[in-house]
Amino acid sequence: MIPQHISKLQEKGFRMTQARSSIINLLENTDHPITASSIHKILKRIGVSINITTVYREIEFLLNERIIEKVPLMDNELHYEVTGRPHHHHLFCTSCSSIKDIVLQSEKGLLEEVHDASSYDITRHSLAFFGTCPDCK
Amino acid sequence: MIPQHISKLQEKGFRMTQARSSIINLLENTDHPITASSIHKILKRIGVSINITTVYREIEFLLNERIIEKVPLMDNELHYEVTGRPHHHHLFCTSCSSIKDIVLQSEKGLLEEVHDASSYDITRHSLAFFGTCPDCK
DNA sequence: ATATTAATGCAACTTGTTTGCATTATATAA
DNA sequence: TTATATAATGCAAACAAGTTGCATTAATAT
Ligand SMILES: [Mn+2]
Ligand SMILES: [Mn+2]
Ligand SMILES: [Zn+2]
Ligand SMILES: [Zn+2]
Repeated sequence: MIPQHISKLQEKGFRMTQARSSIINLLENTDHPITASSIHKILKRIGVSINITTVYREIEFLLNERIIEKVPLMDNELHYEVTGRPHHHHLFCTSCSSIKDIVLQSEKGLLEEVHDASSYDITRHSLAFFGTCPDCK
Repeated sequence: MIPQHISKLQEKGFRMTQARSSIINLLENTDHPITASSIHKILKRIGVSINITTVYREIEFLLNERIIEKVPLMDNELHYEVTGRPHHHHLFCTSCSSIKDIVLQSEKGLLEEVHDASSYDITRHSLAFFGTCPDCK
C-alpha cells in the first residue's frame, strides 16, 4: 500500500528480493503485530515459500533498518510491525488472542513523568493492555 | 522477607517444598523481574540445585496462584516478579540490560482513556520503557 | 551478457519450554 | 512414630524458537 519503505531501501543500495518485498508488503498490509512464524505461514499460504531462516534474517535486517519494530506481549514469541504509522500501542484479548492498535492521547504526561522521575534517556516504550475484547464479552 | 505468599499457599493446602519456597524467597528478595534460567542459575549458585523442569513447572504453578506475574520485555525470554508489591512498571537499560522498577503517578488517566476508548474489559497492563540508565550515560 | 556479491536454502546446532513416567518426599492420619 | 496418599520431582526425550556455516542462487551494475 505504502511502498515508501521499499524505495528507501533501494536508495540505500540494498537489493529488493522477493523475500524482502513480500515480507514488507505483508507487514504493510497487516493491521496488527505478527510473529516470525506467522509471517512464514501467511506467505506460504499465498504462494510465497521462503525459508524460515530467511524470515528470521530478514526480520533482523528490517529491525536494523528501522523498517519494523518489536512488540513484546505476554507471549514467548516476539511480534513485529512496520514503523512509520501513527504512534500507538496495543490491546490484547486474552480470550481470542486478537491484537488491536490503540492511539493514546494521554501518554504525553506519562512519558514526561518517566523522564523526570528516572533520569534515564528513554528511546522507546511499549504499552500493552490485556483483557477481553467486545466480541468476546 | 515477607513470607505471606508461603503461608497463603500452605493454607490453601499446597505442599511447601524446597523448590517452591526457595523460588518464592528468591523472587521476594529480588528487586527486578528475572527469567526462568536466571532463577535456575542463582539457586544453583547458592546451593539449591533443582532441575530446570521443576523451575518451569513451579513458575506455571505460581502464575496460576497469582504469586508471580509475567513481565514482557524486548526479549525472547519472559521475566517474572512477585505480586503484592506496590503497583509499578519497568525501565530497561539497553546498554547494561539492567531492569529497574518505576512507580507512575500519572498512569491513572491513561488507564481511564484506554477503558473509555476501547470498550475492552482490561484486566492487566504492562508498561515498559527502554533507554540508557544514569550509570551507562 | 557478464561479473560481483547480497541474499538464500539447507542442515546442523543452540536455547527455551513441555511432557511422560518412574521415583521421592511432604503432609496427614493411624 | 510409622504408614499412607499423592503432590512434587528428576530424568530423558520431544518440541519449538532462533542461529550459524557454507555452498548456491539471483539481484544489481557494468
Ligand atoms: Mn507511546
Ligand atoms: Mn500501571
Ligand atoms: Zn477477543
Ligand atoms: Zn545501564
